[in-house]
Amino acid sequence: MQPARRLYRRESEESRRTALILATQELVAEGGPEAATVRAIAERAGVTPGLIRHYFQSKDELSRAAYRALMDGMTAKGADAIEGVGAGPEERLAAFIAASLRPPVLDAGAVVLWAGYMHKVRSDPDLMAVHEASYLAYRDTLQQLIETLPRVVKPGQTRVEAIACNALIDGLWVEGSLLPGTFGPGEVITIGLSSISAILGLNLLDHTAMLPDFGKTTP
Amino acid sequence: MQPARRLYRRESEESRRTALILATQELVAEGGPEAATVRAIAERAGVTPGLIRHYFQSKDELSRAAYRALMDGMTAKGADAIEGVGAGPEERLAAFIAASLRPPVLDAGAVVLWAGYMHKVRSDPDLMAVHEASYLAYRDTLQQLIETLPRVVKPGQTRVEAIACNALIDGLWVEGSLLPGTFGPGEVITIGLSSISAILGLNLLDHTAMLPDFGKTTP
DNA sequence: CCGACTGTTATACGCGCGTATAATCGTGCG
DNA sequence: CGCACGATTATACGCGCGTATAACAGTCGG
Repeated sequence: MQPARRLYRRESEESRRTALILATQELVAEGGPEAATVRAIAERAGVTPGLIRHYFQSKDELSRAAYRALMDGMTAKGADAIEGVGAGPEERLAAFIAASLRPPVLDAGAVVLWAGYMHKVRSDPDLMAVHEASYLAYRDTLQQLIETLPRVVKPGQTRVEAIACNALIDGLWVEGSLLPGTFGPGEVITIGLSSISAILGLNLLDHTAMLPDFGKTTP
Repeated sequence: MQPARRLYRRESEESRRTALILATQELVAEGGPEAATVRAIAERAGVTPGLIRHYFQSKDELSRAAYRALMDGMTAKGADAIEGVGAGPEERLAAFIAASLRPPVLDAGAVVLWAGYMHKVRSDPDLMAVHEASYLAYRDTLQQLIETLPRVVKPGQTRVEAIACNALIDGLWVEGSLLPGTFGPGEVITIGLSSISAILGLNLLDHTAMLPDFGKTTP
């Protein structure tokens, strides 16, 4: 007697692709790149391995799509953070910074996922372009927020400041995600805001009244 | 007729172990974790695959050793940088920072290597301990350098400052290594020194006369 | 309601992986 | 000088990988 053939439902191309991409991201985040095999991805997405090749020319193409989705998602979350907030320049900048240093952006899985793709980014010009575009877009948003601040600046100053603030946020993002027990709740945000305040010569901690999950941990 | 058996020389346990560890690091740096197979490692180290199991219980143990060596090497380079420099607190701090933002520490291979081990660090308590110790050692050196600066500080202030400076250096290290074309020569060091100056409330750029490969790019 | 289209599953292939173990030979010691 | 020890090589095994392809079945227009 033959075992019953697996039942299935047809679904849209988009939902299949996103399910496969999501499964890939989850597996890389949990177990590193080598855990994201076609069989594991298919199982997580609720399909059989062969279907991956129906929607992606190769596993590598699926990997690239997953990386693109990761980067797009992270920049989108940054843009969201300054969407629903007031018009004050300091307030908007503080909200943008805080959003990058709080879950779901501040997350060990996200860091592992990002790190897992790093060598592919270096070796694949296509992914390198995605990385560079994403990095520069984030930095550019940061720079525009900085330029709206009520200050007098020298030419070229805001570019350097944006690079520094970006690096500071990146570093806090990595260490805050990897060693969460080393910092108190909200401490990473506080450190980010105070340090960037020092770099820019202002005080962002006075503009955090509206931030979620914040206030109880600030002095 | 049989092909000739490969000739070989006996070598010390230490030289074999370091050769295997170095080969592993190089391969991960060049092609990511999946490029460091036992066969590729053995070839790079000039031995046959079986020998790996003679010196390491498993490939995983070799991987752990390679990660430990990476972290030890990076902290050692930081310590070296403040070894041969003068006694001025600002000068020593500036030398320490600059050393982390210049080759061989600022290097794409090093970043890819570091990133390639990230998920193992998360899942292996032994490696997590190595990471945490290495991170805290670096941060502690930074904090001690900051505490010798001629300033009046509030209690707990230097810890927060060390965390921020560490994060800033980490972020500049990653982006400066991954996108070297985006920054001018020495610009990463300049940005690091000026930003940390702002965080600490002093001017480190006046204490960089002795730094190698520096001076021509500062304003 | 039925047939064709195609999304989906099932199965197989070859390769390279980490590992295990036996054969070999360089070398230091008596 | 020779012999025994063990560092090193050689070979093989089984598994899981990515991929290719044929068989099947859900679905939709007529």
